[in-house]
Amino acid sequence: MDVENILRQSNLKITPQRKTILKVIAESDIILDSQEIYQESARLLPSINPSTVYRNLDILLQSGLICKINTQENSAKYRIREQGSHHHHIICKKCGTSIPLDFCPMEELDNKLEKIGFTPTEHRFEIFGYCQKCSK
Amino acid sequence: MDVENILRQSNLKITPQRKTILKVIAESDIILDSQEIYQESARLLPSINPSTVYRNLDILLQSGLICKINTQENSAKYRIREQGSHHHHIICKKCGTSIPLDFCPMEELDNKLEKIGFTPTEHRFEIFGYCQKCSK
DNA sequence: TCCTAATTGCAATATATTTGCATTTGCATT
DNA sequence: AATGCAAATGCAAATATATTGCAATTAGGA
Repeated sequence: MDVENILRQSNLKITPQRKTILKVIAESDIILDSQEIYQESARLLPSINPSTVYRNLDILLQSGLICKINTQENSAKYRIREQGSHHHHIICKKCGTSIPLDFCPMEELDNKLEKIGFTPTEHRFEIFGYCQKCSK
Repeated sequence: MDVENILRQSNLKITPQRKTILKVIAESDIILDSQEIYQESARLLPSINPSTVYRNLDILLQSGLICKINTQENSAKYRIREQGSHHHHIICKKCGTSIPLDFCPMEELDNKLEKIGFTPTEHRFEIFGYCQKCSK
């Protein structure tokens, strides 16, 4: 699906700026910070402004179209959030409910592992505890 | 062991500022950002300067005495790094080596889980792959 | 085509962090 | 104990990152 329809599905107004920003994030193989998103967007749409990028990153985040990733650097990074994409689970020990969690610790570890020469192939991450209902 | 000896062991010069900063981090139950570390240090040592805090955070990080934690907020957070403290493992599938990793994804998830009313009690995080030797 | 709320650009502001430089200080060595 | 010097500090300025107010523009439904 193209960015225009993705935005429409999320009930977001379609503007050239917003389309460009989402396109830049969606088509990147790597996670990008706001500067990089701005620069690449400006290449495609020179009139675009940094504030517009920041504001749209917030909106796209709210709408669940992108993810914010925490890294050791002091600028936030973003990537596209596709349905069915990689995620982990929070599991309730009482009722067994499995809540999907759209977060993967590997994203912020890749650099660190590369430095020590480790090539990760698989990983496992699960959280156990009590869900809202069961912890009452 | 007191902060003074910890610093000595790491071959770091002992200054009132450095001692105070490490003490503040070591005695906190929660992770702190640079502002909080500065404010609490300034309470104990009013003459201390923010640059000194930043510079020492870098040095303590280099020396492995503290850890930097990635969070959603746009300020970095820190905590003390004690030997034997909570950690996870990277495991080589060929030679079986288990490399300790001083990183826990839960630290940055606590807020998120609290928001959805989930009370975590346990978690599991393991990385599998090939270590430097075995990936050649 | 018209209307309105949402969006944008721009400049100003806020917040977080780094850096240059003169001064001070820890500490090894005399 | 006195000395020397690299390391550390304080301060101000610079840089990086992100947010906000406001007037002008624009998307998209009526």
